[in-house]
Amino acid sequence: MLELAILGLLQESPMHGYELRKELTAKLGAIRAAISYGSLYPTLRRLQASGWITEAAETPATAEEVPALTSRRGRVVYKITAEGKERFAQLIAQAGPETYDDTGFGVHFAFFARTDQATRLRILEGRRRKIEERREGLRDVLARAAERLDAYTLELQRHGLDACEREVRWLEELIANERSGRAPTVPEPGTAGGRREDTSPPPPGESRTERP
Amino acid sequence: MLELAILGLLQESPMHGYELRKELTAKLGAIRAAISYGSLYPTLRRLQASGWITEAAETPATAEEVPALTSRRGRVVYKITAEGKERFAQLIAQAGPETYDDTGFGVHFAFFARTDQATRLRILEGRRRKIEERREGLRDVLARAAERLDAYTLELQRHGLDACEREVRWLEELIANERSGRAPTVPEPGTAGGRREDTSPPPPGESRTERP
DNA sequence: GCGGCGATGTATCGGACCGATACATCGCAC
DNA sequence: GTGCGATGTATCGGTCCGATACATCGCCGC
Repeated sequence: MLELAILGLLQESPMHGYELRKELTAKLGAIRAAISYGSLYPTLRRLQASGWITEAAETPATAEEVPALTSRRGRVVYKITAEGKERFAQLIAQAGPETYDDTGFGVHFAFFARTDQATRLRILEGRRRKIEERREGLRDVLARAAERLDAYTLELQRHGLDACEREVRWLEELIANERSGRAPTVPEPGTAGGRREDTSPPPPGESRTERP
Repeated sequence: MLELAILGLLQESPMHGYELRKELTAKLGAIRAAISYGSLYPTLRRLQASGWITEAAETPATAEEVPALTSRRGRVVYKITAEGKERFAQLIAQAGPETYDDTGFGVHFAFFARTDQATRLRILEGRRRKIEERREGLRDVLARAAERLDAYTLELQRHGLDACEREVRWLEELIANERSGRAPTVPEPGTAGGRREDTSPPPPGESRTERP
């Protein structure tokens, strides 16, 4: 999952580790707390070894002013390669079981702007199915094993069930929008009256396909 | 976390691995999908090595009927020890940072019936604080970096923000109930009208202590 | 009666990711 | 001029997961 997220972000622009982590946190903040360096750096190394990314030279110009006072270990900027872009496209399109768990779905969703509509639909429906299963499991427990469980455990189940129902409804909306070819859940008509931008492309971006 | 959950469950009754997993899944179904055997068995081994649990003899009576046809590798029943109970009490009472992440909080909450009120309150408030921080982070991104992000990413943030707000409200309710000495979100109006507040367990039954 | 097959049951292995930790540099406030 | 928080790279041990392997039990169809 980290691999996918990194390739996705580097596709937007080259970055060094620290920056990558910040962007990752901003983009996936709704999903996971913050990526750990203990995952990030080894993954970068792995990606580099596989040839999906390369180290880019830091200091584009105006460098050389302080050439080699200390050994200068500073920032290492990573850049995606052509193979990396291919890899990203492949990862984003293929959906395994891990695509539908909380983290996997979140990462895929975060890059929906770079995903074709058929895949988006497939992923949304797969996720819905998975959440529906979880929901049924919780309902079963609440219906059949309620007397075995204490009030706190039951409350936890209820809260979880509620979250499932809510997410299914959210997904339904997204699926409906997707089928009608509109952007996700039109922001709001009322808020911030002077909202220019009228949701520029029906589905966002997506003109990004191979224009080198 | 697994350690805590296992000790908690074995406190209710001895179990073998498979059963443990099922109970774990029922109790924590709202939190995590299903515990993996790849975590469960090594953890059991670790707990046993530490002396918190022991293997109990299977086949309480009426055994011996089929003594040793095959080498009989069947079920291994685990049982909590006195030290294990102490360990559980210690783990349940002390709250580190991991107590407030999704999984940690869920496990602690699932055993609130075995947790004293002061600790319950402390954990609920710690969790609320953490979710409030996540919420603020999401609001910041939505307010300050909205134009940098595509419509799907924004939708993800909105959904996450909504979930945060909802959970904070849920926690507020639980905290209020806790302070007033009532059980969580009154289960049913029909059950147990006369509620003795100050007596040890205002919450649920919990008469399950030591009945061999 | 017997053959398959799904549920029950124990177990290991490689890999992903986390949390703690270490260490070095930069800018700036005091 | 110095401390200190932000920036920045990196490793290590540990937890947990997913895939896999394998053995037994009960029951159903034939």
